[in-house]
Amino acid sequence: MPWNLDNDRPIYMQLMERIQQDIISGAYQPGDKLPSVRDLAVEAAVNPNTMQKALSELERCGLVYSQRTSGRFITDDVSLIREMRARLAQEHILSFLGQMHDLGFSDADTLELIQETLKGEI
Amino acid sequence: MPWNLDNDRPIYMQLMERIQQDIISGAYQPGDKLPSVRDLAVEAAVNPNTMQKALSELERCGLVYSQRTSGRFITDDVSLIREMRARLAQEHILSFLGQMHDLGFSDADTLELIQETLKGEI
DNA sequence: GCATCTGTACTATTGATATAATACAATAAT
DNA sequence: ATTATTGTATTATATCAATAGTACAGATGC
Repeated sequence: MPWNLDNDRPIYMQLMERIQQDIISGAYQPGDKLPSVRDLAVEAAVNPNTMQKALSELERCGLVYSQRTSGRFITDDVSLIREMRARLAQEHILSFLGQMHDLGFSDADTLELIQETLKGEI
Repeated sequence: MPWNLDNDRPIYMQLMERIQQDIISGAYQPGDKLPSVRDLAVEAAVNPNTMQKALSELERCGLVYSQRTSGRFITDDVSLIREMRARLAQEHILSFLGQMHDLGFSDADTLELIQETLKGEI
């Protein structure tokens, strides 16, 4: 699973979002031990410092916590994860509808376009 | 109409996208004369060089063209604008569905969530 | 005990972005 | 004709992101 980083946004943010998604989608389970900073950095083909920054940021959100010498772990707060999932989904929806609106598509237009897209992908 | 720039991505890109949207949504009509680089920079509260870079990039896409001393104009190629609108819409849809999928929502889930969101906003 | 692994901290360097301050040539406006 | 406006180009500076390299303290595994 490649990390698919692009150069348009700070890499540490993309790392954050990627790990956040893995937590929220269940790829990482609550309480799971994360690979070490160094291993994650190798896996993402990124400098350890950059990965360190991403993980520190995730710690500020409460999604992971670190134990000084034994490693980093996913939070056990299941409701935090659930709420974050719902919040992110809402943010994506509103941002998406806003973008489409900026292109001149009404909400009804947008809904129709999505349905067409999904039909064509079966 | 504030330009609503954030610090998470290069400003010149955000300027590009904003102007591109104004062209595609019809706020700027084909053949319209754009304000000067300097005026646009003032309006966006941005350095003239940054605005210049954004406009140069838009020129590479063919959305605007410049006449050395009389100013910059929106392309007259209506079909180019139309195609770009459709392309951007598709890109937004696919990217959005991808993001929702990464959060663990199926296409059906996503469609349902959007409909709920729209219901709640009437 | 000793080597290894952990997170963390620090310095230095490079490249990109944004800004500031000019400058110039060609046209438009007066 | 003169002035103002246009896009464009240049140089310099400051900041941030990313990288490289190194170091240290506290556990863990043997």
